[in-house]
Amino acid sequence: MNDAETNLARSFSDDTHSGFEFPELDLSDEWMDDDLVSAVSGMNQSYGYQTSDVAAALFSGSSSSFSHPESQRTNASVAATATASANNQNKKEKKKVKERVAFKTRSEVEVLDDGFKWRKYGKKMVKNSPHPRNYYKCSVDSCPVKKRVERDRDDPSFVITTYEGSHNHSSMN
DNA sequence: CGGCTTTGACCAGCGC
DNA sequence: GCGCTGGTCAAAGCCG
Repeated sequence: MNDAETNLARSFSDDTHSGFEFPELDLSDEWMDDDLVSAVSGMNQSYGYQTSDVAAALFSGSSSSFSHPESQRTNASVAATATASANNQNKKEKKKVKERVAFKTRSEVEVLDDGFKWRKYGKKMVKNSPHPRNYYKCSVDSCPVKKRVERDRDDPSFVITTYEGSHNHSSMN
């Protein structure tokens, strides 16, 4: 386990789960079954998010190559995992798990500007967290990308963002 | 007036 | 089969 993974594991270890999982995101098996493409540690934080960098890197499928020079001086812990699961019916082929990317950012606000425009379509209280989870869709027509955003259960200063799918267009900046 | 958020309802999957 | 939980829909309201 590299530093990022260790960090991640520590961050997400939970009383109901042990190990490297995202208990609050219901990402357990399928998430881990697939290849853990990458765990990225380090990224700008505060409110000048450079999330677009991460997002772009991840969406382009080269998450493992994400290494921003700036990310050296970081205080945010960002972990990313991409699940490209087209066909892993080796196990039990759950649902259509597309491409999922989750990362945890230290931020006060949950709507990080990642270069895309999002339309909120739902909000839910989740069981293991006192904080609601918000659901967003990319507002670009015919773009299937969704994301959900929630705060870390025991460290509300962190925001967990999970992207699902990949954009069929470039960012709208 | 158009686009977005809000919010409750609805639905589907899963475990018991 | 039932209840719980997570995910989505859609009507209504808000805001620029």
